[in-house]
Amino acid sequence: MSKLDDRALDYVAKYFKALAEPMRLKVLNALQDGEKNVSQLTEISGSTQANVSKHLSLLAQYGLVKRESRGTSVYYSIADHSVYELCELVCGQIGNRMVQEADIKQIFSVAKKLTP
Amino acid sequence: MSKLDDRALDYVAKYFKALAEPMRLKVLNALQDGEKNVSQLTEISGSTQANVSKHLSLLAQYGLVKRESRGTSVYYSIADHSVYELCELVCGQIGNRMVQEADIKQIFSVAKKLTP
DNA sequence: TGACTATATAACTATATAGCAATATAGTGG
DNA sequence: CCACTATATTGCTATATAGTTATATAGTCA
Repeated sequence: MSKLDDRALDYVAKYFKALAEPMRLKVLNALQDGEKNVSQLTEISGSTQANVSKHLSLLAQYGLVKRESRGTSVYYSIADHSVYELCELVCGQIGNRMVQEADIKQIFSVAKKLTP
Repeated sequence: MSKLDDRALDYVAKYFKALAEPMRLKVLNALQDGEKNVSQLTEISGSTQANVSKHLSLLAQYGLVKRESRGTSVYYSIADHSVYELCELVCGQIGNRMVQEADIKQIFSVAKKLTP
């Protein structure tokens, strides 16, 4: 494979990596019903402000969220709703695969809330 | 958020993580035109047999590829083609975001080959 | 059986990063 | 200006894992 191919694969891989952390998925999930500031997301996520801020920075870097500062607060919102299509596909796949395991099926039913 | 939610997020995150490595994307890409054995994938990927085998094992664990041993060889194939829908969505998002940067646009045009 | 080939696994190193605590930066209102 | 609040950044530790080399396992054929 050529170098360009490898660079493209790197880029796509990094994008998936941005979605590959539970805390970031939690933040994206929390942003589904509209923009929220860092304090609100810190509260919702149950993590520290520093940690949430770092994750938001990464999500913004990959174009998954938009940043807008108003007053002393910074409000984040979903930049591209196709991220929920991604989650829907993944949940569908997991759901199909786990159809025999009742325990996991229950998890899946909750995961679907990511993509209402 | 409840424990179940967190477990679901963990699960979805792990799934994305399986797609978040260039070498694994390369393998999935190579499997697009049909099943291949480990030797072939080792050749195509330019990595070592041990490394490819490890990645294949992980991909199989997450239900992304199917494993079938025939004779002394083991043949892998795409288990669920919705993985290409995921790549298509990601490539589309990257393409939109990078529309101004000619350099990245070129990468993107190659990345699209992942989802013909 | 033994020699050979294909694949998987184990042990290891190096690297990346999630999370935390402390600090810095920036905006607001007195 | 200062005090206060909100967010970002820095330095750190612990953990996960990609890749390598060496070895183990399993199937085939003489």
